[in-house]
Amino acid sequence: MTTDARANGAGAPPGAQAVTRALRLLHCFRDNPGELTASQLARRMELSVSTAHRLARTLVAAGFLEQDEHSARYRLGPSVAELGQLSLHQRGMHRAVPELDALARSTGTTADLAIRGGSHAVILVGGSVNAASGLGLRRPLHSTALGKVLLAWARPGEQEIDDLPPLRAHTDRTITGLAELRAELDRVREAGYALNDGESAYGVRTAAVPVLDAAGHAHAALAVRSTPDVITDDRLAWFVSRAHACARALEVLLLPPSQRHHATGVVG
Amino acid sequence: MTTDARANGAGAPPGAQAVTRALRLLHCFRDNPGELTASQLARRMELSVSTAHRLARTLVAAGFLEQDEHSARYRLGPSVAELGQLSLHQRGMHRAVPELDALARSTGTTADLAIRGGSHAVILVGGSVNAASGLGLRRPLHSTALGKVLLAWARPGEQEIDDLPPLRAHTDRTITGLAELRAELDRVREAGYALNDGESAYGVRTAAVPVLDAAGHAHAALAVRSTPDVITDDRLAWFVSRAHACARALEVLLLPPSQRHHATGVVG
DNA sequence: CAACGTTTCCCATCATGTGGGATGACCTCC
DNA sequence: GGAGGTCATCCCACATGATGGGAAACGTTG
Repeated sequence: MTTDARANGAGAPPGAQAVTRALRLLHCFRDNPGELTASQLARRMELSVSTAHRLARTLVAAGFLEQDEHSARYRLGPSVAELGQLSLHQRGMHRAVPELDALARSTGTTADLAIRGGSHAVILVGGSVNAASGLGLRRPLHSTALGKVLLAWARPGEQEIDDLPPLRAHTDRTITGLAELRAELDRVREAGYALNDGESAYGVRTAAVPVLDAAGHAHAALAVRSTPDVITDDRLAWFVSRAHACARALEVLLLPPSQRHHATGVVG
Repeated sequence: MTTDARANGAGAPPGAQAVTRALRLLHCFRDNPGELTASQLARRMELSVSTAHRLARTLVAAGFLEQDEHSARYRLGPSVAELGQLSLHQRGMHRAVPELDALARSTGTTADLAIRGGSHAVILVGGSVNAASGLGLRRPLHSTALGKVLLAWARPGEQEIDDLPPLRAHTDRTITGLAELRAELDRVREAGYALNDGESAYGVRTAAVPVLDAAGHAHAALAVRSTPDVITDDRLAWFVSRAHACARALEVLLLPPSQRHHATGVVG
């Protein structure tokens, strides 16, 4: 049944179908208002109810889901939040919070820090004047400033831009052609920053810069976001320079994985 | 490693062995300095190298792990951080951050917010004067103030205290007897707060209060933590009242799951 | 009351994951 | 520089464990 077996390259499960399904099940909660019934899950994943149910139960047993007492609906469990926080710590992301807050406050923008997550930019830390940050959201690569930065300074081994999902248009300014995107990335690399001027939604202007690792690849991307009224053409350079300064600070704070250590404080 | 094998509430693994193993594999990174080789994982899980390797590859494909280019070691991947942030949002936890910061600053303590995660308290949000919070850490239930609160106002359906792992002693003050623990929980319920006075480590004193849901069960636990010099006997009541005030505020902010909605802002 | 849409359990089938072993690359310590 | 160790990675025959159909039990709605 389902998905062809071989095709080793990118799309096919290497050898664990049950696991892949379970993880896809978790990802279902990404696009969703929090709670799902077992049969909703089954439908959404095109699986038999039995299987979806069994997978969900297994995930509950491991704490990756939890089930509401009355409605019997599932939601993301404690283990997810726990491992998420742990992951942020291991990446040193918690050290970025005060920096982002300062950047957001001093520029009057919303500041976001994102990493590459497959074919998306995943916003992990947000500092904001009005706390409306996009924490935990995943954004397209081709239509956001964060994404362009992550593409322009992509790590080797990351998905190439030819393998990206189709470049969907969100506004009439969205870049939808591969050649066009490639040219834009060249421009971004040369300028040292990326701009999103109404390409993901009208009335939003974002500037993003890379947080580079020792090899010169993007460890993360840092963006300041507001409206064209705030980020005007003549003040753009200033916003970019502020972002660059913050990014340089983050390059020190976000040490490469090998140099990190586990912070085991006594808590109670 | 990982305590006893089948620690789910019912008994035997419900019906998905590969999935359970994969999730246990993720949990391996909890107790660990960030990066693990495939064979380390195999040893730690008492599995064949083949299986551990295949599971790890599957997890990488789904973004739950990532593999270092050179060392070939595994670490937690973007999906984990992403879903973690998402989970925090769906629980409304991001709204707790400013409250905790204010509490920590105004009391000069470290403030932590934790939820029940099986047989542990999982610290999800931390506000701190010196940013040394225990974000993402999992703490025992019997030897911490947070844990006592989560036990005292436990939700029905949660693991009973008889089913907890053995009550390990961390100091000579740690409660290690079930009867003793039960009596302590009665005291906690009556007083409305729990205390940890050197029971998890010497020189640490913590007071915790519950964040209750509509049914009167603990949605989360809130703690202020410092040294006995700061949280003195005669100032304890004041700390507790400040924590209670913060907890009441959080009870409004942390809405029950059914009333939450997905915040879909435009980000770029 | 009947007709749904659920969750949950059981079970025969066979696809699926399993671990042993082989290979080659990379160390470090003689 | 060779030897012994560790390591990641791949292959394959086997049987274990995951699969989906079906049915029972439940709650809700018309």
